[in-house]
Amino acid sequence: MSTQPPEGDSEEKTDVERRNADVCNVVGAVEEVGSKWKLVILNDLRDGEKRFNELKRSTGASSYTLSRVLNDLEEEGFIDNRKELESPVASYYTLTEKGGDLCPVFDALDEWGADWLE
Amino acid sequence: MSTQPPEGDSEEKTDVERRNADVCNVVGAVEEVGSKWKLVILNDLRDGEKRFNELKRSTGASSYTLSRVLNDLEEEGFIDNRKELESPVASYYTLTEKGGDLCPVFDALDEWGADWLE
DNA sequence: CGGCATCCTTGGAGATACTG
DNA sequence: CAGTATCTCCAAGGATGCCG
Repeated sequence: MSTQPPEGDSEEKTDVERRNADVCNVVGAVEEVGSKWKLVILNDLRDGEKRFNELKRSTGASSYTLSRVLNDLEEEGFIDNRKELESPVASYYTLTEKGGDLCPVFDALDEWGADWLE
Repeated sequence: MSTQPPEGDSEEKTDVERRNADVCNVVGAVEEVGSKWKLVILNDLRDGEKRFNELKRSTGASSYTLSRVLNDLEEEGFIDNRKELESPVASYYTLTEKGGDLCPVFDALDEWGADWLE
């Protein structure tokens, strides 16, 4: 909710951005999920539900970064967060439909990487 | 080559190891083209050959940023640069095969954007 | 275990000005 | 037109510490 420190959202669209949006929405998509950590985390959640420290280990993100990006992703509707407040608190993250619909993007990236990264 | 997890691997691997192998391509791809301007410019070049100021207008990048990203992209083999040194000098940029192979990624992003950005 | 607060470093990127 | 050179600003993100 209160993500004040590193928040720099600008809702205003420039003419250029609007014009590009008319042509295609690649730019819009890039603006929303075009950051490294968002992509890495979302891609990681394709396997299914994961917990905070699990994501921390598998992505290599710091607690701070992971926490912030997860909050952003949740606010933007890419992931859901289920919390269990019992003894050792547990927090589980899953992809929403919006997030899951990015799978074709990851598949395409994966395929491209298979051809050009080895 | 199929990029699906190599099933039938009875060897014991940790989740992290399996995940890293599994995810490596996506992460690697994100590391290479995961920045906003790279994606925007490459996507813009899908239309075909474009000149410097043309890209500047259509992407909205500053001369400085555009120049640097174009240099990077050329060094990394994503684009080609053809120069005409006649009267008004002209510089044309096109996608290489490596860059063009990213089209499925842009298509996937475009499709996702069509569903979730409006 | 999950995750927020603080400090601090780096580089991404805009504005501006200048060359060939 | 096609860049390059600075200067500058700010967000991203690592490290560390603390707390429920």
